[in-house]
Amino acid sequence: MTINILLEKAICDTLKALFDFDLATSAVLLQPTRKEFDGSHTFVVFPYTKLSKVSPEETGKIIGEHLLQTVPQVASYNVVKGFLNFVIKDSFWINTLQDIVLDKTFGNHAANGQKVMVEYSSPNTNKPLHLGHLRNNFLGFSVANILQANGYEVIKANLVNDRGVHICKSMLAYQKFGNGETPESSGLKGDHLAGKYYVEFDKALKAQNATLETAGWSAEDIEKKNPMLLEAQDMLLKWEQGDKEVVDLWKKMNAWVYDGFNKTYKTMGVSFDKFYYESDTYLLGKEVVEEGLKSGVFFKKDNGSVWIDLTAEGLDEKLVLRGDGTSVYITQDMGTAELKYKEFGINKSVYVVGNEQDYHFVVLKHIMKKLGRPYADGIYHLSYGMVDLPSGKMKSREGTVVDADDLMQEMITTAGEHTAALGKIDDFTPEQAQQLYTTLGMGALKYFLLKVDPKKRMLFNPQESIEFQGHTGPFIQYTHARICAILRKAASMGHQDFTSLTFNINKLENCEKEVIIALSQFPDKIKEAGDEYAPSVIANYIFELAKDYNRFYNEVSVFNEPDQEVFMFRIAFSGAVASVIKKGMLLLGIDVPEKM
RNA sequence: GGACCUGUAGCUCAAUUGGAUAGAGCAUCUCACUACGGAUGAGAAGGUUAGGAGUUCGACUCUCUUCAGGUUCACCA
Repeated sequence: MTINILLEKAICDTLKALFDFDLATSAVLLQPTRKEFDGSHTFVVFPYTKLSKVSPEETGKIIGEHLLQTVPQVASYNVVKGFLNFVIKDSFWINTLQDIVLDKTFGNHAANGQKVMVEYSSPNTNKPLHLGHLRNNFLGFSVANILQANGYEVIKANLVNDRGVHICKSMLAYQKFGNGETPESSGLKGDHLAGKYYVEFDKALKAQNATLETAGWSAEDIEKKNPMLLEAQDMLLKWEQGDKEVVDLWKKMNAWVYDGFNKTYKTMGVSFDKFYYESDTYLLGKEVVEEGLKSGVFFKKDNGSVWIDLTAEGLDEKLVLRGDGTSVYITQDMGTAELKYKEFGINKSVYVVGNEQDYHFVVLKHIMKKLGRPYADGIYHLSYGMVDLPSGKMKSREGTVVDADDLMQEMITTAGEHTAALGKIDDFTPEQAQQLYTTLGMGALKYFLLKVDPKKRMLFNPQESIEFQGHTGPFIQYTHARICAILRKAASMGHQDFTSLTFNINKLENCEKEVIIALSQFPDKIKEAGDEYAPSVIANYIFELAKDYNRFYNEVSVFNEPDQEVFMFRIAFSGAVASVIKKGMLLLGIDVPEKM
């Protein structure tokens, strides 16, 4: 039983004993004590002054005194205004650390028998990945890890957007201007090659529009009847009819793109268990529409189009099938949701998709609910804000993006320069050094993107935003490496295994107690991060832990400690911190080095 | 115009879900090591939480309103 549960229960018992008041343990408001006050747990007594009929201070004293008498772990209490602070005995915290050292899976929660699918990444195959995709991929991968640590069985899925008129645009431009260029002949990564022609298309289209304008075309005609645009649409039609030439080109270019994506994913450190391709799923969902028509969830308009009325939910009428019987975006998503459920029997389905689709997912969830789907309540849109640049919005059509490959390479290079200048890894082989630079550069980038609340849009300044000091990934990685240095030295002295060690000490330094308190919160933080789909909870927690440890590091010495028992305790203690830092960072998809 | 999201220190972000004097990092200024790793630690300074009203013991948090920025309201995906 954790100290929180123990205290909560004791408080309920106390309220019952003193005031004959019944309170559920879950309703007890227990919070961490602020650092400037003495104690570790705080109970807010304001709501109970009505029961005690005395001042908040008096109420706190009465409750505090009762707990002091009945709970052996409580060393003392103090009351400030209406805040009752408990000081827990050092012996309790020493035992807590002992438990943490022994628990190999500390932080993880037991399997809960639930299955969740996390769909993320979902790239278009007409252009390379950019900064926005990095946020998406890091979020998705991390949330999948966090849910797994919470006891879910997790399936990571990638729904590849490999068809549509935008894909045809790159294909068409390649056909017109490509001259048989290949990744090999151009030296370009496959996805970058496709992206090059997507930009080419846009340029050519704009040039043609200008010509048409001078030729006296109306704006509307230019918009809708531009020959190049019509050609692209015609190409899509041919693709749907299975035209061999078009399909072959599509296959060839997509293969290039996938080859490029795989390299990018590898550098990102993300992976998937299941790929869906829109070319396979874009016709799905029509049976669902049929079913909905029969059950009266949908209705048909005169021109044959099918709709759902969501005005009662405060939304609009929404089209689910065109008049000509073809699908729209939501039709497809309905079908895909159904497919995912049939294939995996998932209880929850998380969609990591940008916030410009907030409305779409609200509608999707409503529709599935109205259709009575058992998985409808489990649909969760993990919506995240755009990543802005100082120069404004990124536009992939115009090529004004921060390319994911370029950015990652730049981070790795910068990390390398930084590390080399410090000269601490002179004994590394070139391969080891390169590996380390990747760990550090990617650590900085991932941490920067994950420490922020997903739904907030964020500003990315390439020059200033990425730091290696302060509230950053490398700061945490550094703390870990520093502890590893201690552990190495201890190991060389013959101290390696602490699982059989009993801590024979009875007093803790304040800085030690703070670290143990922080450590003990790890399981709760994992739960909170899972409940809220928020890697930022873990990111900020690990930073606090690292900071607390660094204070300990500066205040007390490990190897100069004369008392052998205390010395051994501090090594085991440091090892536990390193272990939690490592686990926490891995939940974010960030590796931690032992030397840097 | 309707709906939704965001607004906190010069900058980038927190705030345990309604709790104590709103906290960190960067930048600025002061300090601390013959040490176990200075990619560190301690301190100073920096705030009318966009503005206003309300709810109550108590509001960055909830309600209303004004302002600013963004997203979305396609028989596009």
